[in-house]
Amino acid sequence: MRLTTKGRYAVTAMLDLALHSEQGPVSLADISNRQGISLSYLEQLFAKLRRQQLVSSVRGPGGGYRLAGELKTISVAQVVDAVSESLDATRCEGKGDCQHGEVCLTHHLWEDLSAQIHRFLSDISLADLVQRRDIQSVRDRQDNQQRITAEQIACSQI
Amino acid sequence: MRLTTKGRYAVTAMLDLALHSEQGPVSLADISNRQGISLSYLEQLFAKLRRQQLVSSVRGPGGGYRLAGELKTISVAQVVDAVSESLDATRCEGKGDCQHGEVCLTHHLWEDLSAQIHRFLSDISLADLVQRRDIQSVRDRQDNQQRITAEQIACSQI
DNA sequence: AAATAGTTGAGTAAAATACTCGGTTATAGG
DNA sequence: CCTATAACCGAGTATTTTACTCAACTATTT
Repeated sequence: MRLTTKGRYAVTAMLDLALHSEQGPVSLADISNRQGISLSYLEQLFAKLRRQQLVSSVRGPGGGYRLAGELKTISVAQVVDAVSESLDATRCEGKGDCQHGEVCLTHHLWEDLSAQIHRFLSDISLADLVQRRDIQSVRDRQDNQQRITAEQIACSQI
Repeated sequence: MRLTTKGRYAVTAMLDLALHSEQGPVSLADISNRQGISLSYLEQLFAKLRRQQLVSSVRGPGGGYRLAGELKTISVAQVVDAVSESLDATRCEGKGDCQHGEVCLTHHLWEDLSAQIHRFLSDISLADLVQRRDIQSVRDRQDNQQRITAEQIACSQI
């Protein structure tokens, strides 16, 4: 399990989806505006999330993405794994062929750590995140900002 | 705390140092041979490790690096932190200015995770690693391979 | 028919990673 | 003093990943 900003983007986007999916599917354009992630990048991330069946899509006007399952059945670990495709060739990542076809010195240490991180993130579901107070306050701020921006755009177009 | 192969290289090198520091300082050339890490890359890593006072250096013939402290006082977390210089601009890494000067949705989540990983790696000292059975077996294999290679070189030069 | 929004692919700039190269300085041993 | 060793230092570079742009196409709604 690799931990980069890519996985963080994916979790942030999925959480935004969870927070706004009450009134139908959520478009990537909305997520892009709220979370400050580029639309095209989101498209790439969601292509992977869809392939892993974490989200389902609705095409056409009013369309967007929906969570494929219950909030509490989707873990942060699943989301990170979906976009990380960590079967890469980085030494000590897959099988133990780190050094001349044998395990390297710290192979098992990193295996332990990986398991630890995975366990931590597997225990956190989107449902858990949605209930966090710090996330709710950020959500409120973002929703207000969005409303203000939308009004400003509306005003400037008169 | 970021977790990349860079930190893994550093921990592997420090562990090699720990395993071979009984008979005086260990040269980077030796570590490079045993662990398959390029010499110049090791130089860069050890420059940082020295700046963080995790190792001390001895110049000249027979010189090399020594651990600056006791085995059990050096944690894996310290080593990873020394080479990671993670005061980078990656969103949600330093202060909470992830999005328009405010914290982003998952800021606190990643803070929690970071603390978790840091705690895990802080509890593991080089002394702990040296005692691990899996590491001792890899060490034996590597030491033997090195001896064989050294003999082959000696033979080929006759 | 037109607008919306997902889907796909190719290409690209910036950053991080993992090096290489070419030197210098300090020091031990002859 | 000379020479070999090995740390030190800075610049440069190939590869990969990240994060993103652009352009087209398809499905669906109104």
